[in-house]
Amino acid sequence: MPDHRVRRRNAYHHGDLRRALLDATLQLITERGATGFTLREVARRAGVSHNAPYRHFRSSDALLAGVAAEGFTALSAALVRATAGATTPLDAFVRSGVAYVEFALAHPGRYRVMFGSRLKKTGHPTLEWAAEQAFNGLVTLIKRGQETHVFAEGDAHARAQVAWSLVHGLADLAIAGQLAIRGRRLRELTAFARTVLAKGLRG
Amino acid sequence: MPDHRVRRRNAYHHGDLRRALLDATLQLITERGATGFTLREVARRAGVSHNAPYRHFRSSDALLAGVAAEGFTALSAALVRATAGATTPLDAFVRSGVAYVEFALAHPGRYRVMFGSRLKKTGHPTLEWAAEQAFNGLVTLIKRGQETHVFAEGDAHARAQVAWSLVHGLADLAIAGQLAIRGRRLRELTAFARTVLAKGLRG
DNA sequence: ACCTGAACACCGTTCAAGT
DNA sequence: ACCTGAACACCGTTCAAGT
Repeated sequence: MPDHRVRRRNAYHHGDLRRALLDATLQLITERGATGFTLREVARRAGVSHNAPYRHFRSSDALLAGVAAEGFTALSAALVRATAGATTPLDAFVRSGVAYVEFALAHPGRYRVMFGSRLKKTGHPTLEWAAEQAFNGLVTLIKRGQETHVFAEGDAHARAQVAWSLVHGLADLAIAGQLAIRGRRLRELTAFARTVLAKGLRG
Repeated sequence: MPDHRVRRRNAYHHGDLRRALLDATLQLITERGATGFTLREVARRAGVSHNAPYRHFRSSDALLAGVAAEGFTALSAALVRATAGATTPLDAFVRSGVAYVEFALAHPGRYRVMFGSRLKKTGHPTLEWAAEQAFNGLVTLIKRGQETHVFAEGDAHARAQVAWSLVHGLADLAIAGQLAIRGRRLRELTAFARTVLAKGLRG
């Protein structure tokens, strides 16, 4: 007697189509950039018909939002790794900034999807939550600096927003090609920027 | 439903179709955002067939590059206006930062086109030149601050890049909805950010 | 439950043809 | 010289139908 379950799996089930779609989207974005994404091409790469994705995502944007959410989780992890070896709160502050810009430049397509205007954050709670987690890590860094008197007292949230804006600006301008530098020189500029900011935040 | 089409003056001449296309593109982007642009909709609004634009622009991207170039010129003008009434180099520095973010938030679609990944700067020399002009204004501000000993000596270009990154980051995160603030509170955050940075840049 | 093919209303771009 | 209509190869999304 033939195993209908396996046959049916091959005929109808993809194993984990949701995961396959997220992976194919990330791969496509990596190859062609944030604007090179199309739902139909993703379906082709996943080996399913062009409307099969709708079983797992409400729309093309929902799929992108899924990739963006996982991007924020990956970014958070990268920042945690970068600060793990830091000797002082100031060192952690500088290192996390450099790691942030490096993450963006290593995955420019994904980064642009994360902050692209295409995604209205409202309506994608998972994405919103993941972005908040990443930001909270930065707030913690600022608070740690304040506790050890490296930074002056005051609204940690506002200071974290300023610090975030600085590295996001560096990353986004670099991706746009406006800074005309990459690699080592960009890392140096980021470390310099972060040091200047730390000095401005001193008590 | 409003009819956006413009009545043609006669069968062949539009007067200045190039200008009409740039205007229609800006209007469309203002209404629907940077991603809402399509060449065919622009042609419809200009009252010409969907391929008439190719007489004036090599591609859809070339039209967007034209709008972006004019955007950089408008941004430069806004920054000049903002610093005109400044009392000190430090005041000028803070004012230009606030004006920068206000420009971006007043024209989010246009701003995103100016820095969007869709435009490779190479191949659009007019755009490249206009962007450079805007940046040069900022370098001048930094140098003026150094001459009057408000800022420490050192690479003015790098310092301008850091200052630019800060306001670009604030503007872009605000447009993305990540800062969750707008208007007066965003202006205050920008002024605060710029003041913190100025302190960091002090001698 | 999950996936498909056909269909609809769009795109950007090209090209021969019209004035 | 400037513009048009038709055509091509794409899109995202919807829907009835198949297993």
